[in-house]
Amino acid sequence: MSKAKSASLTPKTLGRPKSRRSHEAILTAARDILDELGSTRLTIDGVAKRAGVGKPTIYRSWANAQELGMAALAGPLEGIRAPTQMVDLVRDVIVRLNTKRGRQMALLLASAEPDGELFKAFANQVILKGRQAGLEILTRQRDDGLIHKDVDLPLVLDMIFGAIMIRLLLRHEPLSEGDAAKVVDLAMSGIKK
Amino acid sequence: MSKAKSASLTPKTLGRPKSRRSHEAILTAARDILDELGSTRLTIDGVAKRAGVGKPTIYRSWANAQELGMAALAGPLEGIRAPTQMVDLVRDVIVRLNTKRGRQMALLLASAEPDGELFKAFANQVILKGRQAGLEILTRQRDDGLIHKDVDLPLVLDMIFGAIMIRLLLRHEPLSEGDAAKVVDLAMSGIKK
Amino acid sequence: MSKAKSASLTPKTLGRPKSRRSHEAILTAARDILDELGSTRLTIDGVAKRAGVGKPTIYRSWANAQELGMAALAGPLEGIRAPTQMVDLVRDVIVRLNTKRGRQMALLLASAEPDGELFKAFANQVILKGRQAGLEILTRQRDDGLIHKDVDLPLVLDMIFGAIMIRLLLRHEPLSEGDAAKVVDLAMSGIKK
Amino acid sequence: MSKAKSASLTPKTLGRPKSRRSHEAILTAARDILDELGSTRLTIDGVAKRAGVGKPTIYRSWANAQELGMAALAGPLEGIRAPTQMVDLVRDVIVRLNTKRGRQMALLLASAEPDGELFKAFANQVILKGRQAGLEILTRQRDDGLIHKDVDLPLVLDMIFGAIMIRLLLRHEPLSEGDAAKVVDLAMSGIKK
DNA sequence: AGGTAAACGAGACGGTACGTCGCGTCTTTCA
DNA sequence: TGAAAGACGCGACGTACCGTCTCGTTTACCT
Repeated sequence: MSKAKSASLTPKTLGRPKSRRSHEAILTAARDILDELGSTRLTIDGVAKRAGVGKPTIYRSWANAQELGMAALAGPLEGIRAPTQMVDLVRDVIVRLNTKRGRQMALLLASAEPDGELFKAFANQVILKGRQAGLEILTRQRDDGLIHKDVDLPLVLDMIFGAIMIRLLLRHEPLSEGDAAKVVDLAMSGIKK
Repeated sequence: MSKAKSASLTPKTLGRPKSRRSHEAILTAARDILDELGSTRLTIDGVAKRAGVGKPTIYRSWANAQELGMAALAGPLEGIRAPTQMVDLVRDVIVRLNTKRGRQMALLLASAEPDGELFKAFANQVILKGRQAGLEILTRQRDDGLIHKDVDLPLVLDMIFGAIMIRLLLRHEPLSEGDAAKVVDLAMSGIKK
Repeated sequence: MSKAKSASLTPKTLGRPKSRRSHEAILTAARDILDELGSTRLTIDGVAKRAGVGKPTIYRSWANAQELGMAALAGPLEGIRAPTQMVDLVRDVIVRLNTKRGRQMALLLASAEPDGELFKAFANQVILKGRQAGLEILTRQRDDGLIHKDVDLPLVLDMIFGAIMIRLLLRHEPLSEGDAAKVVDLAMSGIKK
Repeated sequence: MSKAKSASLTPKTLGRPKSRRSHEAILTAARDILDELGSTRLTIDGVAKRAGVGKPTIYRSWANAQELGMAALAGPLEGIRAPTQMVDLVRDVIVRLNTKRGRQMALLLASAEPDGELFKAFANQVILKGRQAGLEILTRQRDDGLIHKDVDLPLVLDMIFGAIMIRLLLRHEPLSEGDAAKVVDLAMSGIKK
């Protein structure tokens, strides 16, 4: 079971409500530390000191440093809608990941404990959500007869999103918006009827 | 330059040589811990105790737990030769990564500090070495006129190896030997003349 | 200024107060180790383990093993009041130093870093405090005309307390309560009018 | 039993002889470290590095850092002969201890393990040898009828040498050559017939 | 208006692991 | 065969964070 907490600011109203000021100071401090020192240096002690906040105040909302880091970076990848064209989706994902926060998220993902709940949840948010949207597009296209029937669609999607991920994580080659069209073209040319 | 230590057992012969017994006891202990407890629980203290060795003896050869872990797992990915057929290369990579050690390496890679020397060195060993071999194959085929001239070969390779990597790291889908042919077929069908 | 920590349990009440239980467990463990193993074997690791306490808890109150040892032994030498008779003072000092703790303090003093704050503070507590009380007695007696005017009183005191100290540290001869009268007689016979 | 070794430079001539160069480099390095860093920082590792010498070469001649330190400082207190006058003896001791090396010896004594062989040997060399010489003088004087018969001579000597020692170790007052006459006068005035 | 309940800052707690220093011993090769 | 070099097992060092726990204080809501 996940220990993840809701981080909601108003559970039921009884007693003193959580301080919005502190909440945001914590998230800001976490982002600053990620910016300046990297994900390995994101510690609860450090965030508490920087935010001028007690540690329990942090633990009241997040279970550990990774969850806090994830929350601090959340946002840029929210609201990926499924466009009707594959290329639009891929371009959208690349653009979102190519922001500063997007890159930090990828790094945080890479440094998260790979067996943990968080890793999976985060991976889902960062990569798999887009992949799932892509799967729906391709499935529709196959149903419409635009794509060969016996193609392993999940594998195609892993090639597309794997290409994005490998460049994001290993950074041996730059990842640019223009790659969206190229990678989709390459993938489609092999599977189009 | 890297601060990484060589861990070589006989640098030039001066003074007492490093003990082969200790060296191997350390690596064995590290592998055992990785097996039983996972990469998060790989600590220098733990390895020292298990190997019956002093901590300084470990630090004399490796700078930290990740480097030690990497060294402990090294081997299965060595010696990837460049076959003439792309599918053979990809199958080779998948087979090697699909061993227990291969998966442990991927996990270790994922938990390494993403900006560090180690991450890059390891990424290079795990993924990029295969990718480079593939690049040579495809370049030769293009020179032989078997592939369209204006194809972005690095991108093709990132699609192939990205597909492997994404399945290895995120584990949303299994990675099997049979995927080698499929992924190469998909990639080639789009770029073959 | 000294870097020494105060080890006071209630500085001003902010945050969780120091645990009296832990504090006393630490001091007791330190005393036990000094008793059983001697000052050389007084280590922070050992005290922490024996007291069932984390090392940082010890370092929060004392800067190193010597300071802890000093604190553990403090007490028997406190409260030396200045009697009106020199012999009473000297006997008091000898009696206090001749306890088990008193001897341990002398040993600890001898093993402290001789240039450090601690050495001086401890020396002051162990020896010089008594010497100072004696100086007041002798000064009063001189003012009363009982002692020759031109006597080097500090030197007289160093002879008296030096005799105590040399026996305590070098232990070539025993130090007994009866020596108080003898040493004072010897000193006074040379300076009385 | 003491592990102290002879430190002789020419045992019997068999195989390669001990290097006089190394021997002196070690002692010089030890003295330099005592000068610059103090007795607590006198380590075998440090001396070996500074002297450009292997550690075993040091251990071949001295059992540990304290013995080495003692050897490095030895000399100034050697050759205390027993003069016929007490004041000459005391002045001699003070002069010898008031050199730089003399003070270092006192500090080394103070930081030595108080139960060890070394402490006793060193104490003997630094303080007790002089005290013993004094005991002979006073005994002779008593035999000659110059001193009261029932005086506790060892105590008198501890007062004299204790005064020297307390000033040397605690350094609350300076110790000067002129104190020799004063301290002897004080002591003698109480015991002379 | 008063009581009460929760969140607040501060910071100490028992732990685990870190990476380093120094010990005194050992095992090499070189001279 | 002694010296240099340096690795060895060991034990302790002092520090960083962990996640939890007490404090006294503050800020709401709910009588």
